[in-house]
Amino acid sequence: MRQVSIEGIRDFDLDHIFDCGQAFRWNRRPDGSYAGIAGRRIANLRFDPCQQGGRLILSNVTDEDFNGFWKDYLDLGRDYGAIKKELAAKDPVIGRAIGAGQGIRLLRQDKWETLISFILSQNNHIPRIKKCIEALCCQFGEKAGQLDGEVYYTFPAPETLACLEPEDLAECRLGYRAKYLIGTARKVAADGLERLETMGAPDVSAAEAFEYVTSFPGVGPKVANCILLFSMGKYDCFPVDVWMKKVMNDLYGLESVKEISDFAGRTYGSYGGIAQQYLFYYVRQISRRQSADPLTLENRRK
DNA sequence: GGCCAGGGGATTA
DNA sequence: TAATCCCATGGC
Repeated sequence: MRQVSIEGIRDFDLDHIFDCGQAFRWNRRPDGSYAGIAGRRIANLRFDPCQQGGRLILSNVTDEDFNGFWKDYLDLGRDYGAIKKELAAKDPVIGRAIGAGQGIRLLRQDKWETLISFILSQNNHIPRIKKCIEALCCQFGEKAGQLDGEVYYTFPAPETLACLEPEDLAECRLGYRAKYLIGTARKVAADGLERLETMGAPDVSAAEAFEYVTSFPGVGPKVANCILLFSMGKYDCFPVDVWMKKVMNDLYGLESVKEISDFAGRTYGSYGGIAQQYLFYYVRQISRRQSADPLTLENRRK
């Protein structure tokens, strides 16, 4: 099997990257590697950590694929060590969250796929979001190939979903989100996918991109910020969901979404979105530990 | 601005 | 088994 091996990668951890809620089409294998699909590219990623920077092994990937796609997708060109230092210097509290998810990287994902995926994410559990998306791809995507005996499907195109009616999506069990998906697909198809793509350009401000993506049905402020952060490189976006409300209340005593957003903008600055990912991973890790082991000290104190 | 329905399943009580 | 919750939005 063709594979690429890259040495000396720091600030990188597959569990942190794929379990921080930014991507829904990657799955952990028993050996700790992750298998998934991006566009039409199917890959297995393995990482051996080491003091001087670990080794990343990408299977089913050519050198050309790596340089032309995966390097950028995995955001390997960015110095997360420097960002973490900057965040920790600005705020003493976030250090704990950074420590928990020290290997997080923000993937540079497809804009259309991210738009639809986060419409489906609303008021939903991550395991079920993944099921919804897989069902959608399986039913309406194209067969992209196979890896380790598993068949992978592409994310369906805007024109494909634009032709559907809610009853066509019944098997995907999207619930009330089905009508948002169709409405958004129709608007993307009508506007032209290029219009969405241009929102990722560096000279397009987060405010302008926010205004455009919130014009789609089913996209409010939370979903819009996720799209901007996970697919358009707007790192100052700070999506506020129920988990963020919880962690910002626990760590800083903040209550409302506005309070949290204002504080984030003021405190974390242009890397608010990256701070948000450390915080999200941190609060979910605590929550999972407590439900797994309800007699820990930090839980008994309540 | 606050309230509540929308679907459905995962998680918790 | 029942109740609650979930990376929210839109309409009233």
